[in-house]
Amino acid sequence: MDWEPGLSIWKQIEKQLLADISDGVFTPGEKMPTEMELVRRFGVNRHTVRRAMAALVDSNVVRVEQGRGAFVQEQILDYPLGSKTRFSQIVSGRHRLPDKRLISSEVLKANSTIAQFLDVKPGTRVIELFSVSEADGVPLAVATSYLPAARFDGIVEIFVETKSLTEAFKRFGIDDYTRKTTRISATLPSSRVANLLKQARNRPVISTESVDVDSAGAPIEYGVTAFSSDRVQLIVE
Amino acid sequence: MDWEPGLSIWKQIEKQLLADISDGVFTPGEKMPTEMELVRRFGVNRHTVRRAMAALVDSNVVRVEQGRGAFVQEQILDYPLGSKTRFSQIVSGRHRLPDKRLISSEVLKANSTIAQFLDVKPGTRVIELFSVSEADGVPLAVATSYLPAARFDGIVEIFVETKSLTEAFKRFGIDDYTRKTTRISATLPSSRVANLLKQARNRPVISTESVDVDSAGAPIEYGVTAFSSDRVQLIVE
DNA sequence: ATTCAAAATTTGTCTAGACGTCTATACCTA
DNA sequence: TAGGTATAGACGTCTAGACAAATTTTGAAT
Repeated sequence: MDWEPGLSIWKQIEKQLLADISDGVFTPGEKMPTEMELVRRFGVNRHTVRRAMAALVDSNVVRVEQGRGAFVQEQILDYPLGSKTRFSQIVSGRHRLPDKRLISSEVLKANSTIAQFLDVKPGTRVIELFSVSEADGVPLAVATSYLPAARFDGIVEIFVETKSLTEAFKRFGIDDYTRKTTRISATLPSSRVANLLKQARNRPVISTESVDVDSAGAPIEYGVTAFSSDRVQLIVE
Repeated sequence: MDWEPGLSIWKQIEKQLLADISDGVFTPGEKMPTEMELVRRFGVNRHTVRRAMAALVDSNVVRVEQGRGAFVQEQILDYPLGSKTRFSQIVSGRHRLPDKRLISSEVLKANSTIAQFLDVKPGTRVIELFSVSEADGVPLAVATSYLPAARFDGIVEIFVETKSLTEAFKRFGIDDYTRKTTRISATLPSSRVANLLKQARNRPVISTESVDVDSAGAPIEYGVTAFSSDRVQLIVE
């Protein structure tokens, strides 16, 4: 690499990296060479590379995680928290491909918390769904959902097939449902959640706890969702 | 200075400097020791001081000028450019003390530009007012105003007394007036203007050219104002 | 006194190296 | 197999020094 005079080298490196990102050489989410690789590529000192990266971090183009590396900052998805928000609609609306993969499911007896939210007696059989929501293959959230088993027997297969709870509910005659309550908090993810989100354990997640009710007001789902705070921004309206 | 463990030294320096600024050790506009002075004060390497200063610059607390030094960033005043904006109202609204000092005044014959804007014949006698507007003693702008002499005979004394054109106009029966046009540009100040603004000649000023009209639509003032771009930000609504 | 050029100041950039902290991975042990 | 440990990899901080660029000061010449 040869440097043009009049513009500091670190700015030229910043410019080049920015161009690479625009050109898709480095794709959002992962990639970006290590500092030492950039040192070799540009033939400058590590500090010079760091100066350029600092500028990119400052302008929110890349995100750096100590010990891991630098990552092209994904476009943060605005996720409106309305009473009728549907994951797939929101993602599709941003011209990104939504996907919701089921990780595991089982039937268990409701503890007092679950029973309370689903308005059933403790010990009632409920279906637990553990799933990952993705956009363009990038995980945005992991969700644990609880549904009353008696009402939704066989919903797991439908969910796996349609990859959408909204669709699955329709097969059970629920064409419309509403978010009743949402509680929001920020925590650090468990290693399992961090793994599924493909994010560092020291990056926080936004946790929401919500209950969906059918048009009659009966609870049909109680769920806890962990959003990657690097990729999703909740919008409360 | 002794460093507490767990927090990087540059962050502690940043914190200390921030505290100094809050405490008024370094006052807005001028001051701030040089890098080498800070090096001696904190007993660290120059780069460490620079890292701290960079953070302060980033958070807009300090402004650095190569070859000159670092300056505590004055609070930038948002100056809305509405048709009824009054300097003293804006400054008072920010809980700062407005002042408008007359530097010089004279009566001269209008050249074609002035005549055009004031809608009078070239050669008509006009009053020229040259004044400095300040907030809390800090100069924000210098203004050159032209008023038709025939209509506003004796306004200079009133202006000096009330330090406000708005007030002076009132004495002439003008309770309400409106900004008609405003043209905005950015230039480097003349040495005289830079001096009055107490700012460096290589720091730009925002220049506005405006015409005020009375409620009947007759021009009462044509003025050119140079705002210190470091201290004022024009807001167009 | 003014002007012009040189010198001194002050901040900006780049290089070099050392060590700390955090993360991921491989390996070893129970 | 599970869990802890050691190690390597990667970013974070700090020091040291040199030179460049911009500004201010100094001083000499006119």
